[in-house]
Amino acid sequence: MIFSKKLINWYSVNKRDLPWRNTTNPYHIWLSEIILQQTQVNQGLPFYDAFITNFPSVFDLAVAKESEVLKLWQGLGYYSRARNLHASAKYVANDLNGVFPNTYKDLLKLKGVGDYTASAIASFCFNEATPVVDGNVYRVLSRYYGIDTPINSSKGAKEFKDLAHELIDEKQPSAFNQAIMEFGAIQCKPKNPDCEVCVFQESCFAFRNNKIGELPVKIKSAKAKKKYFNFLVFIDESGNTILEQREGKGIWQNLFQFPLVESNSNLDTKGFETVIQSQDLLSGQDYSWRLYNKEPIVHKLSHQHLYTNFWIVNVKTLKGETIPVENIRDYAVPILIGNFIENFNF
DNA sequence: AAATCGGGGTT
DNA sequence: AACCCAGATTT
Repeated sequence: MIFSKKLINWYSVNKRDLPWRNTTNPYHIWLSEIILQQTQVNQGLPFYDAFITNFPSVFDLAVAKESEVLKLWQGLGYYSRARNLHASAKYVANDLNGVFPNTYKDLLKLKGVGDYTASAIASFCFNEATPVVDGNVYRVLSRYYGIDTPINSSKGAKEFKDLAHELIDEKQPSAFNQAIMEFGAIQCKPKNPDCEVCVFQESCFAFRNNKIGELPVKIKSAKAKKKYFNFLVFIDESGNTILEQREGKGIWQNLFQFPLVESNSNLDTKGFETVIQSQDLLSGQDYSWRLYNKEPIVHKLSHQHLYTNFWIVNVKTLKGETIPVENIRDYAVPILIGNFIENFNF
């Protein structure tokens, strides 16, 4: 039996029942695909439900404030997805009268929609035979065909995309694309794949040659750099604190945080005294401070390991823009801050 | 081509 | 600790 036929048969028996599989509404499919970028199904599911509930149509999303969208996205990570999602919703609602682009080529014009996502929407919603190549597809194809080109190289991207294009069932591209991803996600897993019950066992290169553990090949990325973050949690006698909105290019763009001082190493008491005395918003006032955490809280991101201290600083009055602590949960914050807020007794 | 952008889960 | 996830964008 040919590859696609066998795969789709496997899918019809083994597929999970997921909410975005019961619709071809491009708004819903688009939402699900953005949420699922570099995100496992179980992590994305509650966010998908929340977005459908809060923004039932692309118009509802378009008229929302970015702050609302970011708040709903809080905890999911890769926040440019939320900003691009919002910008694209405005584009579809305002420039396209709410009608979603219906071809791969036009879908690519949406911010945050790249090759994978355009292919997914075009095939799932509009039956266009555009192959999806996500992490699952790389793994399935590299093992089955014994391809050792690094999947995260330009050469690999083209090679696997071309192969997927040859394999796709032109008459049912949606089923083929979803099937190959689902097969990679729940059977041809990265570790301990279920080869003993695999319908491709006799014809799989990696299984026949005992190379399951060596495929796919991936170029290793650089190790994460250490950073030292000191958040200044100011509290005045009226129960106000200070949150600032992050700007610029780095992580957590447009999210809120306590005033941040980055240091070159973990600050001790003496080091913090130097920092706090340079805070001009204290301007001569009496203050007292304590370190919330005994050891730095290590927050691991893909490219940075953040060694974090929360310094609690009590003062009589705060100058500048303050917020009442009871409103602090209205702001979109990185989960590192969110966890602190949940655990700290303001 | 390489770096950046999160957070959670598995091994 | 290393690796992975329904990747996209910037450098």
